[in-house]
This record gives sequence, structure tokens and C-alpha cells, in this order.
Amino acid sequence: MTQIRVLLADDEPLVRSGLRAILESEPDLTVVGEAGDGAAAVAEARRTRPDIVLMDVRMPRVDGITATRLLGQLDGGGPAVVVVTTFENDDYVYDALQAGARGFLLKRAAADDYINAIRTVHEGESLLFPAAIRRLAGRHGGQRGGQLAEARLTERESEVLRLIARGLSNAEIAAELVLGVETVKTHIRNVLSKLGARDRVQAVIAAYESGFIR
Amino acid sequence: MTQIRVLLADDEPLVRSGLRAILESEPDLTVVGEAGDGAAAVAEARRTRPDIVLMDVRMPRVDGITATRLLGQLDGGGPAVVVVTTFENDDYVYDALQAGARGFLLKRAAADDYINAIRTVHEGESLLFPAAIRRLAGRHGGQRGGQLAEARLTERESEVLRLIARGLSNAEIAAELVLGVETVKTHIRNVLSKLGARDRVQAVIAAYESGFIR
DNA sequence: GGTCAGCTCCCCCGGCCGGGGGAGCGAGCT
DNA sequence: AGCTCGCTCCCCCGGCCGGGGGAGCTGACC
Repeated sequence: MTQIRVLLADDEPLVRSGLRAILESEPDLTVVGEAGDGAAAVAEARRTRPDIVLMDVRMPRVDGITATRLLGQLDGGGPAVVVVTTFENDDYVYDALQAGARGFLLKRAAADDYINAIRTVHEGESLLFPAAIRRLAGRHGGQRGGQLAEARLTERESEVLRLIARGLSNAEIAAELVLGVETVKTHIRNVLSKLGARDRVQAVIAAYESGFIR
Repeated sequence: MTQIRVLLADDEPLVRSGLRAILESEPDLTVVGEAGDGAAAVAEARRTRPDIVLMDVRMPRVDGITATRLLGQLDGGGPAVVVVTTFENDDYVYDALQAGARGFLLKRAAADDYINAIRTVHEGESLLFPAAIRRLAGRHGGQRGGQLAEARLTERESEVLRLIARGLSNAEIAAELVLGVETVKTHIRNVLSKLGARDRVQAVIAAYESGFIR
């Protein structure tokens, strides 16, 4: 397995060293640079060409959202950005999505969450569904700690999600796919879980916001 | 009130004359041209500069969807297109939306429906919600005849729809807007009705597809 | 002064939805 | 041969949702 090159962007040096320690403990991860603000992050990214940028939202001078947007304008589309939000006052999340962020993490996430998030985002463009979308929607959606509930959908699940996002009911989906309603419900349960969505409405939102639809 | 300039695009001359008769009976509507296929429609639109194009879907050579898309590329964005679908086998509707159609009508709609549709579409960019979106989704959503259930949402209703489209539950919306849940339900009922949506999922879809969101 | 539209709240109720289990099956991998 | 994963179906159940009524209050318009 090739090394995954990671750039850390956070205004707190302490946080950066902590992250560095966590990530460097993994053989497949290399921290290729650090930045204390958004402008530095873009500059460093241009220089070090990381695969992934762990991007704090709140940073002096140029914030993480803006930096994410700027990174997207680099030739080649720039690195994949995983946005790190401090807490749940994330009105950012929505903006970050539009800025091109590929993943989300709460700062208080566990070490494993960071590692897994980076690996997952690095693997594929199929990582479409940040769990944080839930909070994007439900102001209060407070739930289990801050892990990134990413997961790729199976073919069947994608199919079901597509039909959900066309407004079909469970019974209609069952008819459409020639399945039992119970089966459809199972798929939906998996989809909701993978998307971190509370209900089909939030799933539809995730589908649109992530580009799964369109 | 200024005249609304209408272009008719349908491959059946009979249909065109029928429409012309209906529309010309209204003092504020003028039929400025006719076209028998999509290519002719675009050409005529370029020449006559209509406000509205009544566009049949099924036409020889260049179909209505393609023509709609082409019209959108005219300088100034081109005229507003109201797509006329023959029946409920509208897999077209979805495509038409993406092609930039601003309204929908079933061919068997009443004369008044045509007139109202044109006026409404002409008035504002606020006409966002084609009733046909329902059928877009629910293969079977067969219901009352073919009128265009357009309607502009009130401010409160828009507000509610926006929150629905962020994934909030009724209770959460109530809390957010400092309202009773019953009130929220009332607004939602109105929204669903105006949008021709069966449930909040279809409402969200309509919100996205129509550009209400984003 | 009457009317209408928009906003607010209420009751009842049927039903689909989502969550929690469990379970069998075949394919593919080790 | 085991194991995992994806797909399929089942039961139970609580709850939110959506549909149908009704009703009062404001402010604008005529």
C-alpha cells in the first residue's frame, strides 16, 4: 500500500502535534506538512501535494471553508479535504459541503476515527455521505460521539436510495424492484445508518448535497 | 398590463389552432408564432422572442425536451417553457425539469388551466413547483385530472419548506419557529397541497429540483 | 363595514415509517 | 471447509406523519 500524504491545518500547534502523533503511528500515513491558517494551508498544499488535508474550520486570516474552496481550484482539483469542526454549532457544515469538503469529523473524535476517515476518503470518490449531514439538518441531532459514519453503499442500497430520492414509498420501491417490502425496509435501514440520516428525508438531502443525485 | 407573447410548439396543427383559439380569447395573451417540431420552435423563438413557449414533449426531429434545453442556451436565458405532456407516462418530466422547464401541463387540461399556467409562469420566478413533480416520483400517483397545481407559497410556508428541506421534523420546526406543532402541520399541509407533493420527501425533491434550495 | 387571505391552534385517526430483533441463502475469499 | 458479505424475508411495535375536519385572530382590500 502506498503512503497517504496528509496535511494538517489547524491554528493550534498543540492540536497539530497531537494529530501528527496519532497519524504517524500508522505505517500508511505520512504527515507532509502543517499550517496554522487557511492561507498557509493552501500554500503548503501547493508545495507538498498532499492526498488529504485535515482542515480546521475556525482559523485566523483565512478560514477552513474558504481554504477548502481555494484548494478545489488548484489544478487537478487539489487534495481531498476532511473538515474538522470544533463542536456542533456547525452552520459551517453546509458551507463546507458546497466548498467541496469530502468528509467531516468532530474534533473530539477518537484517534481511530481520524485514521479511518483519512483512509476512507483517500480510497474512493465513492465516499459521498458525511454523517455530519445529519446535524447539518437537525439542529439538535446530538448523538453518539463524533465519528465519521462514512460507508459506501452497496449496489442494491444505491438503487433503493435513488428511488427514495424520487419520492417513492416503501411499497412502491418494493414493486419497482420486485422485492418484499421487508427487504426494502432492510435496505433503507442500512442506507440510513450508513448515511447517518435519521429518516428518508435526511437521506434525500444527503443524496442531493453529496451529488449522488444529478 | 402588457401583452404576454406566447409561442406554440406542437406537431399537430389541430392542437395548435385549438390552443391559439383558447389563448387569443384572452386580452392579455398573444400567440406570436407556431412550430411543428423542436427545431422550428427554437428558430421561431429566436425570431419572435416570446415570453412563454408551450412545448409539446413528443415532436418529430427535435423533441420538446431537447428544444427546451436549447432555448435555455439562448442569450438572455431564452423564454420560459411550459412543457405539455400527453399523458402520465411522463418519464419526461424529470428530464424536462433539468432541461429548464418552468411549468407543466397535461394535454387534457382545461382551457383555464392553460391560461392560468401561462399567466403564473409569466409573472414570476416564484412559480417553482409543478404539480407533475408528483408523478415524476410516484409512478402511480394518479389523481385528479390534469390541472397545473401551481401556487406560490406564502412567506411562512416557504420558511417551513426550507426547514423541511433541511431534514427537520415537525416538532423541530415548531421549536425553530416558535410555533405549535399543529400550526406547523397546517403549513405543511398547505405546502404539500400547493406543491402537489404526497409527503415531505416529495416536497424536498421539489424544493431541490425547482431551485428553491441552493 | 364586509370580505378575504394569511397565520395560528385544536381534535381525531389511519397508516406508513423506522428501530429492534432474527434468519436463511449464495458468492467469493482464505 | 469456514468465513464474510450482500441480499432476501420475517415479526413486533412505538411514533411521527399526513388527511380531515373546525375555529379564531389579524390586516389589507374594497
